[in-house]
Amino acid sequence: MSGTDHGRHGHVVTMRDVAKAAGVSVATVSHVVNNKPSARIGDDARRRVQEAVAELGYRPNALAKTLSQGSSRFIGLVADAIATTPFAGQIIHGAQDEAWKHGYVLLVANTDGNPAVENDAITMMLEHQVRGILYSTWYHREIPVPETLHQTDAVLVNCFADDSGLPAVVPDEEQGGRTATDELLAAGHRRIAFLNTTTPSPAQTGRLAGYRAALEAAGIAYDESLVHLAEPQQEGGYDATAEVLASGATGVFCHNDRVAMGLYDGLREHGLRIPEDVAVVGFDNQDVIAAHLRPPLSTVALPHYELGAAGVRVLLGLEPSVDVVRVACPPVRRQSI
Amino acid sequence: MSGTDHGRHGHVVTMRDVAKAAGVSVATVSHVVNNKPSARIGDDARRRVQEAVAELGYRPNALAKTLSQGSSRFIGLVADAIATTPFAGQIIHGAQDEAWKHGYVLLVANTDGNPAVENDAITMMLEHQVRGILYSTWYHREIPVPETLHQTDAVLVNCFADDSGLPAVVPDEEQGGRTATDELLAAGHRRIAFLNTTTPSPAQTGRLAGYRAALEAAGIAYDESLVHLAEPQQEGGYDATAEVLASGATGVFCHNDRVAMGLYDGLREHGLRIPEDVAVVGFDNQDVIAAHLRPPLSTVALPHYELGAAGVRVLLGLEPSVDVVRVACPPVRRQSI
DNA sequence: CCGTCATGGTTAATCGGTTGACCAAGCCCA
DNA sequence: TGGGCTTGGTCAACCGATTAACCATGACGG
Repeated sequence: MSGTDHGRHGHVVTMRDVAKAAGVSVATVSHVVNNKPSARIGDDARRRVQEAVAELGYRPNALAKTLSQGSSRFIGLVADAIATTPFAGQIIHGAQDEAWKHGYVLLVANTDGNPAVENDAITMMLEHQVRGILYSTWYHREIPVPETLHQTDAVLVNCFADDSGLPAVVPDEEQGGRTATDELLAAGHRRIAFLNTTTPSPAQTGRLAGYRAALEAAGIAYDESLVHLAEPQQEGGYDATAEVLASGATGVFCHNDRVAMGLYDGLREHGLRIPEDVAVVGFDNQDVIAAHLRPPLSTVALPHYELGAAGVRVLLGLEPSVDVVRVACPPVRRQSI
Repeated sequence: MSGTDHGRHGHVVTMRDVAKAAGVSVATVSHVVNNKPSARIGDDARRRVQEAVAELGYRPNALAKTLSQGSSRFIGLVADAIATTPFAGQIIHGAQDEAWKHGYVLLVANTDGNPAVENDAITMMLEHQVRGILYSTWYHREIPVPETLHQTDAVLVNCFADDSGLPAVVPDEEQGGRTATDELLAAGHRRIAFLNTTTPSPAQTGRLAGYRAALEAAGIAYDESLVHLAEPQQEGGYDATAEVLASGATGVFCHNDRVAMGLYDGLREHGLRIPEDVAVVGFDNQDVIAAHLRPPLSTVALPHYELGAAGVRVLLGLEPSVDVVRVACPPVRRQSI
């Protein structure tokens, strides 16, 4: 006996080889390998098969299996920008973990938002008989659905398309906005500025709505002069500093962490301390930024991991199906409040 | 004629259906679909098949194809931390683009560095008959190679294992260190501090070697008092400020962008301007940080995208094969020098 | 007028498994 | 002693392709 020879060289071990080695038919091997309760296999034969499997280092061919049973174990994930931020990575991570949990494997494709590439990617996934496709974007927005996507089960992740008939899984921007505001409120702030983004988006309107809802719930009148618009980058936050200060706010809810980062710089130049003079809360929980600012930034997390995970649950029909699933954005408390 | 009925419902169109519709055998369909030059197909039959394909919305089953020709078009990518940083995303992106270019599809798995999960992931990939596996880590380091990995072709990406026999693709730390230092040198600095990391790693030794090499090439004696150790985070950079200043440096090469970010804060507290009083160069090119600091940070990029792409090239044997491929770290010029 | 050669396609085996239908042997009991 | 049931396993069709080998048919040359 030459011992177990796994290894990449020579003939790949198939079920036939195992059958021959164990002195049984391939059907029997199939039965014991898959532990089919329907089939009656004697202890002796079962043992011989198992030994042969171990001895030969047999590994089932998942593709052949898929072919014969008709159902595949692939889930496709097409993303518009895998590499731009850690966000897409988190979606992939969540989707992969959840898919794995249900015996599925993730096929990923990056499209850079190019519609042609997008269609190629989807086509390729269809050819690989995916169980369904997760179509994701790196920031929450409305999208035009690629034609091809309708040819299989699909779920939109971090994006949506009304009337497309496709279920969507998105972050709950309004609840997030409320949460951010509540954090400031809880610390005793009454004059809270909101540095919203200039770009129209679900985030823009949702977070504003949340901000207003939180104030209202706290019995504070909405004061238009407290909400300012800023480009959603560091520069925007920095540039808005004076304006924010002029409105007399003691706490600022920034549309995202990058804006908060800019505001930090601005505040510092004005000789103000965070959180003693002005409290700041961000949004997104972009780790590299938020956790490492001075002081570390309190913020609200965008639940990308959960978005990906929920996406596969919806795809597999494991989630009570509604048109759009909103995933909560939890607060992340650090030292800026 | 009911028109083209693509769509996810009803029977999936197979080659048999097309054959029947076109009045030919499946073999003929296969020949025209794959444009086999070896087979002689008449214009008429060819046309009928193409029409039937279009009419029925036929799509080849990639899995069946793989099974019959024995070669698969999958490449597996196992990563230890997809979501932690944008880095892993960039590796995935590069690998995916390159794989795609050669007709391959990427299968990804995240393992969180857990060896058990790692083995499961690799096993699953082997069962799916991957052409080979890319094993990647999110920061450059030496790793123990999982047993299972030897059962197929594998390439280590952003990590290495001497004597494992596996080819590795890693960033060229030394060249990167030289580049960073050269940037400062080119701006006229002669007293250049190096804020190295406290953690032993290829980055630690490689970048230091590069720093020394650059100085030597410029005819500047190596001065030990100019190299300081700092925790590789924002805090480390901040805490090292006084020490750096005390050594009289006019330019600082920081081990990474986060350290530079901390140094920025420290320098600012000392009332010093960047780059007028002190020039700073980072490493990693972590976009969210580097591009948005005030002033934007000049740095050296870690070529993650290229690492992933080179990984699949090596795997597919498209790259002149050497034990370890070192990918250059290019400078990214912004305003901190 | 027949043998030969293109031309155009078909047949059937194969890839690695799965699974419903079928069969042989042994046992039990009337 | 023979009919029926259980136990243990085999047979063979099938999943959706690919591909080597083979077979008509018609044209053409001698």
